[in-house]
Amino acid sequence: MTNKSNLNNLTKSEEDYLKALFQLLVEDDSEKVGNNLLADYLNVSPASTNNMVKKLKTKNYVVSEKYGKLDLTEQGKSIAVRLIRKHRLWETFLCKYLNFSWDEVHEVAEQLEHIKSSKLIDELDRFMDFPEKDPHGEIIPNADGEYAVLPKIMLSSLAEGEVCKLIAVDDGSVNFLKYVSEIGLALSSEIKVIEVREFDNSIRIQFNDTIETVTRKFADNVFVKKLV
Amino acid sequence: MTNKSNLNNLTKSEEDYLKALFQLLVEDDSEKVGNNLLADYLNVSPASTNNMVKKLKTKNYVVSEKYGKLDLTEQGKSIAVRLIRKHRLWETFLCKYLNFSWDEVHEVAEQLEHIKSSKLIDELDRFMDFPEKDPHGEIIPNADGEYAVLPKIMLSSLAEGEVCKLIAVDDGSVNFLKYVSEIGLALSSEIKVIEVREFDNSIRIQFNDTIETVTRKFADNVFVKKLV
DNA sequence: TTGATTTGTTAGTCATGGCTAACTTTTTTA
DNA sequence: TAAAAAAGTTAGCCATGACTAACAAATCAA
Ligand SMILES: [Mn+2]
Ligand SMILES: [Mn+2]
Ligand SMILES: [Mn+2]
Ligand SMILES: [Mn+2]
Repeated sequence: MTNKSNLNNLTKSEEDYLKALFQLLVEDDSEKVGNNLLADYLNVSPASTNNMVKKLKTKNYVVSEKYGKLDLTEQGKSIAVRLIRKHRLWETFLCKYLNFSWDEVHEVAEQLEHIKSSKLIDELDRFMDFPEKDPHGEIIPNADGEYAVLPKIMLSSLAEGEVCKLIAVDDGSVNFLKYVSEIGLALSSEIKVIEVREFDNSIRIQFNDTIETVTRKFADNVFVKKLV
Repeated sequence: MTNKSNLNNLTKSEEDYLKALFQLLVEDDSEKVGNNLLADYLNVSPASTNNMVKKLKTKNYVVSEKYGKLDLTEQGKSIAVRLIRKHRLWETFLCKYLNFSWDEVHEVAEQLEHIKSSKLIDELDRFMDFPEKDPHGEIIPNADGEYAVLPKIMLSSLAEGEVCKLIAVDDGSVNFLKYVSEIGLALSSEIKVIEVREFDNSIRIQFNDTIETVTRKFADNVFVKKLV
């Protein structure tokens, strides 16, 4: 049981690939994740991905057959979850203590998540009194590496007349997040779907006495829980 | 006045070299800093240093003549001071809020100092209410890049009978810092030099009703202000 | 089922930042 | 002042992680 995985000798790049693969596999639960999808997600060429995947396979973080789909080993998942834990804890810290808005935190957390010190992250967790969710509503994995996916559906999946609560947003785009705040939405907002327009998939929603029309693309990035 | 130096495109390595050069020039105020001294300080080969210095010269951070000594431009100094500010603010944060001891902070701060976000560091500064000194007693440069050297002398420079106050310690060695704490010394400790032994340069010191013998090497890393 | 398209792989190149070994210049010292 | 030593430089190599271009395999669609 000489668990050397604690020494964590991974480079920033290796970490980024593992986290991306995890996010595609588990969070977006794409049935099959191939080389090119991963390349796309990371904005690198398929050749770069192929190369890195080869390395991660010899290091036992990734498994796949030639020309086959990619999967993570338990070791690979564990690394990814730790990165997500760090990322979300830092985002929470930046918002709650350093006056960052939710659209500003992701970029900086992308850097901070690669800092190597388990004491740092566990103490940060303790300092904030073990927060459960990050500023975008996502669940923060705990120190034991337990990972839970928030049960959520896209706002775009609702039918006319349905009522829901905003529980999370995709944190990838600064512009999207600014947009969400600007129209007055936030975590916990109650939203009613007034109308679903078939023509362009836009939907009309009501919240806090406001009525807004949003696009399908927008609604795909807003995650909700149905009410009643 | 299109100040592009704010964009700060420097790599971690480039930053490390600039900070090291600044520390040799200004903090240790070595009269002349050459290629090999810098290489030694950074634990890299003279060839690597030569290479990097060449690059930093074309980028206008460093000046030197062929076979001559190295110096920083104003731009180079400014980068270095910002790194030192970040380093010391993070060390302070780790000590004051995250239960790190003063021997644990340096290594993590070496990583954190390279995080690129001026908002992050200025907000961290504000959050801690603009601390003036880091856990090792050194002055933290302010947001305007003003850098001040703490007026300090080495404990080893004192004569028998002299009394002083410990105001700073070298933060480079974990073992040294642990040693300092273990024998009961800390910032602000009052120390009296009881005896200076010519044979091996060891000195006998008294503080808090304790008497200890310390080596010259130890006393070189303890910085004090003479009292009375 | 076969041809087109998509997906994955390989080869070869580049930039960065390390290294060693060999060389040149400068400085020291005898 | 001339060796010797030290300091600085150069050439050539390596690993990492990007890239493009060319090719092979798998999948989709007619
Ligand atoms: Mn994020
Ligand atoms: Mn998030
Ligand atoms: Mn330090
Ligand atoms: Mn550093």
